Amino acid sequence: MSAQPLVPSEHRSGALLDHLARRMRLRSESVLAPLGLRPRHLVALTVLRDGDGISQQALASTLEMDSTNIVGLLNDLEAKQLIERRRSPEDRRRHVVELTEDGAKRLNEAECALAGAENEVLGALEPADRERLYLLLRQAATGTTVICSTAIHEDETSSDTC
Amino acid sequence: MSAQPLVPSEHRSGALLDHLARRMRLRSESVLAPLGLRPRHLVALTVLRDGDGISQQALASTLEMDSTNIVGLLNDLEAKQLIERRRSPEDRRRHVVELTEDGAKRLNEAECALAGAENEVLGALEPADRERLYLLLRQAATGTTVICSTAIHEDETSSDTC
DNA sequence: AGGATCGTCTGTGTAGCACCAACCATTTAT
DNA sequence: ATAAATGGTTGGTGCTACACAGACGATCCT
Repeated sequence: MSAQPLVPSEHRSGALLDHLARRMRLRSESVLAPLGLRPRHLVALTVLRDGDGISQQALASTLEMDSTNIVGLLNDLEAKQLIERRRSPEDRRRHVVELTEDGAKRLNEAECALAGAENEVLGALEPADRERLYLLLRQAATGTTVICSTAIHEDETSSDTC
Repeated sequence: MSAQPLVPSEHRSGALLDHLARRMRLRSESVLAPLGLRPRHLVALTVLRDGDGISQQALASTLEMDSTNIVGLLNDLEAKQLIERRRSPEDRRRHVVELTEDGAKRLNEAECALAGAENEVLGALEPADRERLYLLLRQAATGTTVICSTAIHEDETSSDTC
């Protein structure tokens, strides 16, 4: 076995993403349980926070989930009053999904609660790198560059008992 | 531990990680199918490439999977001759798992094949940012800092593959 | 009026995975 | 030497997430 990597590996993030997401999800489950949330609820809420007031169809496509399964997901969230469905004025077939205040608050609480989990999973990264990672992930997820000032502004409003 | 960050940034990456991993996995499945692989196989192979010659138990703990399920996973991989199980000389109960040459090759092929999927999911990031993301993810996953010179070296030579 | 679309409900099937129990080979402790 | 612990394997059970399909009401667009 000659140790001669003449063909070095491609730098694909897929598997790493998968791996880290799994590790994070495993921890998240137990942390989120007391809040009555599951990891996928959090994903939905996060998406809703970024693009508020979107149709269920749009949500389904962002989440890349079957729309029939979105229904159940939103039912959960609505039962807990974390989101609201209201009919669109333009097209009354459509439901516009919005984060309620409770929803935003709960999301924030959840994120705070996840600090420990993130520490475990992202322990090898120093705070600055974690923030860098966050910004990259967010940009990839939303397709928009996050301007620093915006991020700082968001910081103020969300300063809870973290 | 009561260390409170001066800037209470609840920039939690968990949900984003989850979301992007899912999007990537959905695309990966179809791309990987012709190669006889599934996303989780790729995760295992990736881990194996980094820490070669580890016991199944160690693998189970890195992957954070139940060791009974690792068996099946490795059976798949071994049947395709992408990995080898050989008994450890020090402790003959142990199986040392190693990537075969075929395995390394296949992993590389798979990563090349995933270029398209990654383009779709990480489209909002320019190449330099993708590399940055990769390095951060890798550091988080392996716990080791990837030295830049190494990364750059790998970069040059890897362009001939894809 | 007729057809398409959005959301809802119900049901079916499959995959990933945790968990349990039993078992063999081997190592370590008594 | 015997007992106990450990690494791996096999088989089974059950849960959850999810895709997919069919049917329905409401609404929009011709």
